[in-house]
Amino acid sequence: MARTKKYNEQEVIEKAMVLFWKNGYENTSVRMLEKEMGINQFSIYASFGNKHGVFLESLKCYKAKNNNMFEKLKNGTNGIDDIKTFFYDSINKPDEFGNQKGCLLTNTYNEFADIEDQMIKDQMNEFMDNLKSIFIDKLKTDTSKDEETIIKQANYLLLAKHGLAAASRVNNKKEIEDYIEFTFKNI
Amino acid sequence: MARTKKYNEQEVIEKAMVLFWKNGYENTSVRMLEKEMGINQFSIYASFGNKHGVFLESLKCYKAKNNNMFEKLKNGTNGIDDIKTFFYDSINKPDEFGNQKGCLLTNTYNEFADIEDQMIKDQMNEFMDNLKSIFIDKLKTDTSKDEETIIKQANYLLLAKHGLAAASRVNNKKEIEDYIEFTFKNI
DNA sequence: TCCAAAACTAAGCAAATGCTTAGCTATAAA
DNA sequence: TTTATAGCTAAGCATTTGCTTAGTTTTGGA
Repeated sequence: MARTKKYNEQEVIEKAMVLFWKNGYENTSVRMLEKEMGINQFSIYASFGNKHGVFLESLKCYKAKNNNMFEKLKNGTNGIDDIKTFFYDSINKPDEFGNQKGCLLTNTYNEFADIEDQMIKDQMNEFMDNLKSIFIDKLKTDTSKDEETIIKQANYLLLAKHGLAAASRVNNKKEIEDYIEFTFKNI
Repeated sequence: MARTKKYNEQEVIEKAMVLFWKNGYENTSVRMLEKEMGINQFSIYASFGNKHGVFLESLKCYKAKNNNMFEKLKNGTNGIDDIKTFFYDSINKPDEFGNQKGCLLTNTYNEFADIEDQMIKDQMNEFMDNLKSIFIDKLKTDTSKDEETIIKQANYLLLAKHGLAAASRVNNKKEIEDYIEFTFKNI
């Protein structure tokens, strides 16, 4: 054995995540990561392989940080109202990482929309499929709806959530709240 | 006087526009523009000043190309149904420039969301304000609605259009059509 | 106490970025 | 036909990119 690391990998990844969240993947350079994470490039590459590796870990970190919101959604007992609450929660995140705009996952989904990157796509699909099946479960609480309606409504809500995350980068709170209210009027 | 230009500025800007549409601003390099536009870097800088200038002209070109869709929207006489048709039109653009995903303006809106760039912001605001006032005119066709409802619905539709453009980069046609149908269900 | 090995520092690599320039070519006007 | 001048070519500029490496420092276990 020899020296021990001076930094904690989890801690520095959180800082990387904030940077990626703010600037996106392409517009975050390794020099910027170096500064923000507070460790030398050598250490970044030793711990995470390459820039892409840092990004993947940042995505995982983001998911973990937001997990409580999903747990709350899953554990709710008010069907569609839980989804609405989830929409509101997602735009009222605690700003423990500064006032970041939008959702890192949705930003990533957009940035990598036409880039072939299986590892990123896997992360995105896992997230989307998971969210969709939660929506479906919630919608099924209303037993009067048939299967087809439920699928259509789940698709609708998934796109609405995507649009919401996109819009939250540029629109103000009032516009966004109006949007959520109308979104659920249509269900 | 001396030599005349070998290229037509309008023609080469259309080609630049396609590139920016496909890759975004930051991920389009001047070397790529050079290749796609078919002219030397010197000519690009002589005609448009810098990369930013090429981009601004590309935005204007995109707007002009899509102008007929807006004219159709404005000239329609079916109120809210015109807006719905406009939503469908916007995802069924003729693929005269290849199968580009999403909307160049919305992509730009997102890419420049937290970048201070007045010229870009001006272009975006002009577009958004214009669209919003068209929506308001259309909604006013229904004289039973009060002013506040109209403003709220216009905001809602503007966000929905933004979300639609974002989603159209990653979702399939059926999901998108489901989304449009639900969007107009209770308006 | 000592030393192998992991962690660190800082310099440096090739490639790509936006942009410029020196020098040549074509052509509208005299 | 001549010539001034705008257009063009291709090389090159400084800076930034992701990543590597030579050399130094630290430290757990013998």
